[in-house]
Amino acid sequence: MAGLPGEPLPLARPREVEAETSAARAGGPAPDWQRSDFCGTLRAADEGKVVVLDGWVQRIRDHGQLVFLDLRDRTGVVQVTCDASRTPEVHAVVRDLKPESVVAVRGRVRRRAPGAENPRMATGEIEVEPERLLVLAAAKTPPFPIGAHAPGEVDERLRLRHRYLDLRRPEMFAHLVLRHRFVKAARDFFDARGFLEIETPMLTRSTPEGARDFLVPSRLEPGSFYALPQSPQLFKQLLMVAGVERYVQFVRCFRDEDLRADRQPEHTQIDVEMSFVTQEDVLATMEAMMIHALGAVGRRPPGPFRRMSYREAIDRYGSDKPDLRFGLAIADLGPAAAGLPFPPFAKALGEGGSVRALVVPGGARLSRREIEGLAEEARERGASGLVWLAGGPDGWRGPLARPLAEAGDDAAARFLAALREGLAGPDGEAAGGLEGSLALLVAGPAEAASAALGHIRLRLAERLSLVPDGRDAFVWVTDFPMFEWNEEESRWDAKHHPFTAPHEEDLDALLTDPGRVRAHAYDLVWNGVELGSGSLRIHRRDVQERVFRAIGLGDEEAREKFGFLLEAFEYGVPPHGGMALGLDRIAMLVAGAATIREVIAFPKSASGADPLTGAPAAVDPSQLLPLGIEVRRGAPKA
RNA sequence: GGAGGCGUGGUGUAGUGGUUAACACACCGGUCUGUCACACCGGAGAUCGCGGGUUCAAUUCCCGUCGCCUCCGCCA
Repeated sequence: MAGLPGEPLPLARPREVEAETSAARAGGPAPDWQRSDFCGTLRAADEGKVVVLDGWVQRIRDHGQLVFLDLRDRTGVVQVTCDASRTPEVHAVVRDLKPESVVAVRGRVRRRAPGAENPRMATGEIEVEPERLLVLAAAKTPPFPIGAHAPGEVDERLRLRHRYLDLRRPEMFAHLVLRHRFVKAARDFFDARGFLEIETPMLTRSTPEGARDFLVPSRLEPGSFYALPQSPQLFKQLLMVAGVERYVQFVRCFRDEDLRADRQPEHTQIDVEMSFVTQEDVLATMEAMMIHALGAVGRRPPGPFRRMSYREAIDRYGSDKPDLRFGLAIADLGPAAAGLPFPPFAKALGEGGSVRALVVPGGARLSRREIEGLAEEARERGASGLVWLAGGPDGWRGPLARPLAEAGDDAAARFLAALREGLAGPDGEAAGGLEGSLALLVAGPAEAASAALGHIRLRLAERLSLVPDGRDAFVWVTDFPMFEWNEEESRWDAKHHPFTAPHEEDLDALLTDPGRVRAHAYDLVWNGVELGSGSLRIHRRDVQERVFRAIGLGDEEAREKFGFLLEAFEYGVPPHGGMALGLDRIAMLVAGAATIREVIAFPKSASGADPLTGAPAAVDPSQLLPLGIEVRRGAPKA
């Protein structure tokens, strides 16, 4: 997985380099300096071979008359052994070399002396005895350690500032290789199935939906702006109208929002659109692609991927991106909770809400303090409170112990039976008694209770190490709601985007009960991380009009903003749908990296800056003049 | 916009209201023919992020500010 050498490339040596360094060589004809091999691929079978190697000085171990040089290229490291008694010129030069200098070595591969082999090195059976050495470029001492044995984490700002050095580290190079391998496999997959890779504009039009746009001022039309694309959504739909039928693009997308460990202002999507397909066709294609491309980077995801409706994901896992590597589903205690003389339960149920619970096997060993911490987090997530009941050898503990004791026998039994059912989970995976378990209960509106418990569920997984090593869980979350209520604006917004097709059987509710309408929209989730989403698109004019009306978008406004798409649709639009996957997140998960930055060659810091180039930066006023732009100092930040 | 954490030689860390800020690695000089995170001897290197305050005295306590990281808001 490390390197991918192929044949060494022919590389001309500048005459001056030869001339400058020839003094360091013994006389005689200039040797052939064309690279013959890579450092990391030499083996015992190469014994006796005369090789020319290029690379960086990783380390020098100076024993006086004998000096060891570890030479590194992207394939690995090989030891070059310089003996003063055999090649005094090379020995003298090597002693003065600094790490990370670039050198060319010509020499002979030989077996190491018995007992001097290094089994921890791929090239540990052999070494290179140099006859000539060229210093192609001396290096300053790097600002942080580069080699494979670099200790500790280096300040990330420093790494980004010298990213070209950071990327020399084998683990970082491996991330670049991994990304390339994945993309290559994905491309091959799509190509074999008739997809065409087509580029769409980077300079495009700002649209009101979704995230804040990055704007690019127009010089030819001062006062007007292009926007960088948040996604090629409208263009790929136009390509369907154009009869392309199967489109794919590995495309950069831009969003001017705050950054996170898994979010950058520019990221790469694997963007797909298909005509004359059902939702099943899209899911099957993307799933097959993932299995194929992950195979190319050494992963064998368990298939077929699970399916789960949005409703079930929210109800049982309190999230639209459930982490299914472990159980611990949320239980709806329903009427069983009403039997306890505990007023908050009665109140929540009376108001049409519910009582929900996580029943945690072995959770009774959590300290009161830890449980209180979880309760605090639940409140931060909008729960009115979190009560608990721990099953111990001496009976029940916690705020619910007393109500349980005071309930009638029947009511108590019903309640405990409901908890036992919750303990087993939806798949019945964790059967057993309640002793030693911990029930965490939230009463209130169903979604708020689930969301709070969904958060607690992830906390518990961390605290109790519920995720088995090496477990992978993919899940398609389907049937997202078409709309979500926008509290601030007091209106319905499209949850995915307004071109998403509603379920046929929900069409009647579009204008009467928008919250009930399900969409042909789906997400792919890997280990609780959303990889991407997609949908079938509306291709019926009447449906599109009703959706616009549902989100309060008037005819005129719709014309103004999306007129070009609507007009295109009047000339014969095929049924179509697609999806987009976040390449950076996929690479992050495959690499086991903590942030998306680890798998991006030149990422931005959390404040959106690039410590390497200094972007963003002020520009000369003379650049602003033709754009009709003036910078106001002290302008309020957004 | 909000919350939290961090900021000490080149790097990673330790530490303290008081005289000379400690350690490891890296760096520089030296010894060494089998190392591979070589070993050993010696050396240099820090206005303790920046500004202000409290104090006889601040790297340490307080306030502000900047930068980095994480999370919430935002974002598919």
